[in-house]
Amino acid sequence: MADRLPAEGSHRRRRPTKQGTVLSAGLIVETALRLIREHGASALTVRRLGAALGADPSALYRYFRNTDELLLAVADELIGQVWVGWAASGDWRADLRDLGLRMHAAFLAHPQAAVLTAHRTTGGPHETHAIETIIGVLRGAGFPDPAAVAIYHGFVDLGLSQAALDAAHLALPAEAREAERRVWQRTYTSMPAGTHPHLAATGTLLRNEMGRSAYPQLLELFLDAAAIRLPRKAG
Amino acid sequence: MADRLPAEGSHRRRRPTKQGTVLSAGLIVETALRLIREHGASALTVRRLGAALGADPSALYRYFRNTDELLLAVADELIGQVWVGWAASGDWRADLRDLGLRMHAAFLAHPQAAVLTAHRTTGGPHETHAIETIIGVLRGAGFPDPAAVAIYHGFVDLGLSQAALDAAHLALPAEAREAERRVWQRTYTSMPAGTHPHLAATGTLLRNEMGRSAYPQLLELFLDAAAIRLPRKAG
DNA sequence: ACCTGAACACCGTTCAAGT
DNA sequence: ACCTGAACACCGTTCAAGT
Repeated sequence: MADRLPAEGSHRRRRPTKQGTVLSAGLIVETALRLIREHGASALTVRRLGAALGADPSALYRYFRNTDELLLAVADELIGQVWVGWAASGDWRADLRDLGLRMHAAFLAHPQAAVLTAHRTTGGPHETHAIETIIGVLRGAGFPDPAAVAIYHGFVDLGLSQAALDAAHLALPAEAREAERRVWQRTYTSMPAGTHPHLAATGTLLRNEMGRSAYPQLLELFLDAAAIRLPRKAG
Repeated sequence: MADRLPAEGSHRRRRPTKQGTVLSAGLIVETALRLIREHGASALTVRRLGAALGADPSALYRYFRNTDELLLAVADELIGQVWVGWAASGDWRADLRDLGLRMHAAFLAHPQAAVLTAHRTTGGPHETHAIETIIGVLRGAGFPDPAAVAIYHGFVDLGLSQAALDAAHLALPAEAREAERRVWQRTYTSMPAGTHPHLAATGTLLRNEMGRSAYPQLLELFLDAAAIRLPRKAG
């Protein structure tokens, strides 16, 4: 698919842009992440990215076929950040918990990019490493292959979908996020018991509950369920 | 906030547009949903919506402050579709399973709209009804209020986040979706055992597993965990 | 070989002018 | 009172022209 685009490690000589930048796929991805982080998802436009790099916007099309291909590279880079400084402990449950929370944290550190990428399959090197390692943790723990694969699916989709949900909230413009907060703080804490008895009875509890992520609770529950599928060790 | 915009049921007389349409918030929301459904999320632009309604794009700003406010109305409408034809059975577990699957189905029926709205708190009438009903099912089953509220949170966030994840995949342009399918069908089924032993061993299992949603599995597991928190009935 | 710049076909939103 | 139309400040992408 990408065969006429320069390979990642290509040592081809590149002419600097007018402003002196020597472009590369890696530099473009880094700059894209920084742009999103500093100015929000709406800042990721080819035109602004070109300006931030000191190059004409159209020069980027020599490195990525279109914005979707650039986005997949950003996605793989985000997946890569999950693994920085991680090492397996040998305890599958601790390892999965740690990886789940790291995945969530890495995506929430770049909420705007996470929203755009959490649901993508990149096929890239970091994604490949992630699958290999997680399946390895499960097989190493003694899960039979079909169970390992089913648990892998649930684990990754739970983590990614929750990361995307929480990231989407963080990525809202301040005004919209504040408006949603007010709904939980005010609207749903003052429903008349006549028409909405259950909301009236639990509004305050809801206000506290909905202010945090459901992920830690759901992850723990998932790990409990996975543990049940682990065969007892022989001998 | 929306105090200078016409109320939903306002009987104010409205002049038809040049092309004869009498605008209303409801008609605009319906048309927006249809537009997204027929031509994808990128079709939801003020300009195209205006054209579809037979009105000047700028006329819409008399009904919605901006596109975000329109989106929240679309979100509440989607939530409303979950409840069409639903009635409580009295069995909390069957009711939650049914509602979870309906939520997922309603959002997947409008994948492009779901991606844009699944993470929003609308504060609208359908959302209010949803919270009241779900909390009611849990309290009616005998869950103490703190448990009911925690379970509500996990249930709704699991359903919405999984709906958003699956919808985001369905909402991809055909070309991108096909490319991702190929990654699971080809790339990850042919990894060399030398560098990626675990992927090499489970590639075929993964190919089958990743083609379907993790949600039914996760929902069942969640309901199991919830059941454990239900106090035994006295007497 | 690679970057540039103009061009094309779009956006959301505002506001004075029309009816 | 409500809709219109022009205007403003943007988009992604292509492609012939420059170096």
